[in-house]
Amino acid sequence: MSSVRQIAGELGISVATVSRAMNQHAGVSEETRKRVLMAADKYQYRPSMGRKPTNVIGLVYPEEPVHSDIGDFEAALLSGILRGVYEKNHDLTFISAARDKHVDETYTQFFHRKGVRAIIMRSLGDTSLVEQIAAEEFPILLVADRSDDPRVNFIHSTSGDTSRKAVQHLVELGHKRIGLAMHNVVDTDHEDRKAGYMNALTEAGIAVDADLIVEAEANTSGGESMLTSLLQLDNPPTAVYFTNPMSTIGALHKCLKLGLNVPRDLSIVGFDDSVTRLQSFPRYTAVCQDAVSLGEEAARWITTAAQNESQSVFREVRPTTFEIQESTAYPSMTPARIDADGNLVHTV
Amino acid sequence: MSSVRQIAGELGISVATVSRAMNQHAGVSEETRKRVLMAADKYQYRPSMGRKPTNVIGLVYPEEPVHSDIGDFEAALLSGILRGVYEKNHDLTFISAARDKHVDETYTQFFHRKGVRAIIMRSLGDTSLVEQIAAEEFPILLVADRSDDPRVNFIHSTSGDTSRKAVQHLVELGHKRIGLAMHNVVDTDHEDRKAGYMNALTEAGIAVDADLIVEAEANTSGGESMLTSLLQLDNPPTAVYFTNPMSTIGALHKCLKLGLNVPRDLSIVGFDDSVTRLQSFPRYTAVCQDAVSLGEEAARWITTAAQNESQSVFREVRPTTFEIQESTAYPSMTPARIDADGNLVHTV
DNA sequence: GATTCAAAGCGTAACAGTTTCATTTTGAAG
DNA sequence: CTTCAAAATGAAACTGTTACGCTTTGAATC
Repeated sequence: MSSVRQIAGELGISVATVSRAMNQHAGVSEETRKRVLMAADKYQYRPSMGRKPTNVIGLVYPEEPVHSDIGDFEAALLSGILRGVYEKNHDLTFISAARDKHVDETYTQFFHRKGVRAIIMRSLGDTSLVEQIAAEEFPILLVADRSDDPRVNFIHSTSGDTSRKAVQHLVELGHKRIGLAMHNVVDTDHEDRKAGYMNALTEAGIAVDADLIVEAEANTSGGESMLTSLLQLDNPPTAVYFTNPMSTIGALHKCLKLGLNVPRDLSIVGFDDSVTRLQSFPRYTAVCQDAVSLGEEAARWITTAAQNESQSVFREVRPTTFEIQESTAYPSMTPARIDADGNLVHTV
Repeated sequence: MSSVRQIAGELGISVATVSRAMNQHAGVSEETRKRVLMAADKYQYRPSMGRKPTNVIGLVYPEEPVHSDIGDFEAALLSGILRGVYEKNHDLTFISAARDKHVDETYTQFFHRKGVRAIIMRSLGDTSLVEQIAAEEFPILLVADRSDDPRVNFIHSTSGDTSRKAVQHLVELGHKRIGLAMHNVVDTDHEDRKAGYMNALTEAGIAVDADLIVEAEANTSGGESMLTSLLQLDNPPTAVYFTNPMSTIGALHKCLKLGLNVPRDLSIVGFDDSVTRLQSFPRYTAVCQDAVSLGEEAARWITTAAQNESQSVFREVRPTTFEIQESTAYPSMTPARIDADGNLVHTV
């Protein structure tokens, strides 16, 4: 195995020049650089030590190995993060703290050992890890969640206000019994959506009915089951707000199977992270957040934070938008419900 | 800024011990390790040089920055890769060859500089880059594509045979005019699917009609437009095979909009990378590949290849499966088509 | 109880690459 | 021809790692 010294000796130049040439540093003539690189190739030179790759951002998930498949939101977020990171000439690497961190190591030591300069972190509800890392003053950005800890940087979307607007829209159409179908894992975003729902009802003078609030997993079968249980109520809702894209899709699918016409028999407001609302039948009215640009913005901030040491706390809250599509209309005169046999009936 | 020597001096031990302690190497007592790590934390020690993080697999995409959003297939593949890589105690990092590689550098030099030991590569049709890297004998695995170059390792799914089976299924149901709706970007997988379609028709003694083969982008609007142009033919198909999940979804969506009943008025066979076929209305009959396990297997192989130097060529071809769901049936007696005004009509 | 022996723990010194700073070279302006 | 600044380079100092050898420890064996 060859070393910089051998190559330097071979070419009759100094090790410093070889090192500079290998690392694309300035101060080496183009001709010397080529000679060095060719010699390195010829002697199969492999740096055995060398500076750690710089400009690397770590992406940390709370659980390892990534146990569930990467969903719609995660994929869109990752797209954005990658784009932002590339734009700023950084690389992105997945880090598994759960697997690789030694107990006695501080997080800062761990990340330095892994060769990352800063961290983008996803937290599924539990922000204690982020807070711990932020306390060490290692550059970290929590994405798509928030924390009360004053040291934690985060960027997320608020869907509380837009959720209120969405439910108001239903109220204005004349709906009085409006269901809420939520994710059964509590995080701040879903809390906000629930709060928005409550506020809209309270403002409209409509009492909140606990029966109309259901929870399930954030996937299509969760959506189906939530729709089913809502429609099995004696006094079913005429409109439902699904706070998650996949459950919205599942619910719409279930409606098609039941032969229930959306929006004539039931109005549905959904949630969308990307463009799912436009790819369903019917296209659904939704509270929309742009996960791609959330990721992009996160990457842009963390890359600059990785370079300028002391940065002030960053807390960006991005608005969500409310977009009316084809899944909401005036309430049905004869609200649909599912009877004991699982059949669709219309109440009078 | 402190160094290993300062810490060693402070604790009255040697630099070797400090170095070993910092890198979780054996040969250091637990007590000494703790003292070192605490001192390192106290003096804010940051290794300025140090060994590059080992056990890192690079993920390379042909185009940079990842210009399109990460789609269904890419997300599923990435899930699998991550899981496989984690399982083998490696890390995964995104590498941008287009952006960072210096022209005079060999790929091997470039990857060493980036600190990656092996590469998983996606190629969208053009395999010349993989071949070039494989020629340097750098460990690389092409995933979800293949190459004729005898040095290239690859893992992919064959959908040719299963596509033939899918079209045979339609033939057996009685269909004679069967459309093919393809991705307009040529890669080996889509070539195979087309070949399977052709074979099935030829075997059944049905002449291939070029009018029935259409191409568009692999997304929902591509699916819609392909369906539309097929149904606008004077002699429209009674069944169509869509070789891509998103275009299948787009076509099904378009059918719902047109009021065209699938499978009564038109049979549709689609393609699925994960579980999309079960989340549509109706659930669609599909040629299915498991992108997650493809990624897992890819990660497992490349991690072992990254360690044992000379490995024999690896070429795994995974079967796809054909799954009958609700979108295929006997051909309609009155095939549907779209007239000049864009309305649905039934031919007699 | 003495002996043996292997493993664990640690230090010295050699080694790998990088970077600072001084020196030389180059090239263009005066 | 001189001057001077920028570019290119080298010597030496510096960073972190590792091979190898020494010491200690503790348990098995005689």
